[in-house]
Amino acid sequence: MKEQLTRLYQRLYDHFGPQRWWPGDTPFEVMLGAVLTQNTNWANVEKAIDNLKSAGLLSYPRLAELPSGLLAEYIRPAGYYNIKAGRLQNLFALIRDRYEGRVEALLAEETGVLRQTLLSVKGIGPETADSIVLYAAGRPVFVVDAYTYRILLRHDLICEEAGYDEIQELFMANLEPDAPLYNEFHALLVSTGKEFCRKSTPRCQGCPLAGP
DNA sequence: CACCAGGCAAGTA
DNA sequence: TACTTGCATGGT
Repeated sequence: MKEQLTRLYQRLYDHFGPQRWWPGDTPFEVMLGAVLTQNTNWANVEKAIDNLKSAGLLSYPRLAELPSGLLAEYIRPAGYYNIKAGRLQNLFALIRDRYEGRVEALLAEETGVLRQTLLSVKGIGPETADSIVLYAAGRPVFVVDAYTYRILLRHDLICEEAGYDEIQELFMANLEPDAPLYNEFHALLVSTGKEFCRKSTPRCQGCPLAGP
């Protein structure tokens, strides 16, 4: 399995080249994007983030001071805006109540603690938590998403019933703990998914993974 | 028009 | 425990 994952990575990298993720300038912006992109096209998330950026609200605690109704209006293009406004405020409350309002203090926690702490926030599940741990804190934790599942399934590397933790373990048990590698690998899987492995695409037509 | 997008939590039985 | 449903905009 180690060989297959390594070969998979090589093929994707050769085809797509470096991805330079996460698309965001600061750890705070990464955390924001991680919540906003839940089941949502990234183009819509960008509109939401641009709204906040234009209003000069793309920082903590500026954003945390916004009433939830107003926050919801700014992030409206990202969809589920009422739900997501609440989820963001849950995250802001964690930073305020347990980290003296310092984002860096939260991100400085030991990796396992950081992940569990994020998971304790209502509205942050495994993918959102791991995205923050990897892309905002730079720790070697593999991010699993719908594309990862679909691609691995279609190439018979996992079974249909495979869950998040199981898939994550597949990568982490077979690859060295390497944040830049995990960063690039996940980003490449998303690029591959967008182009070749959408839900409605029954087979990966023209997929760079095809062949021996 | 239908379908989908870088999930998650709450409700039901 | 194991399904199902709600949340919502914007692009194809």
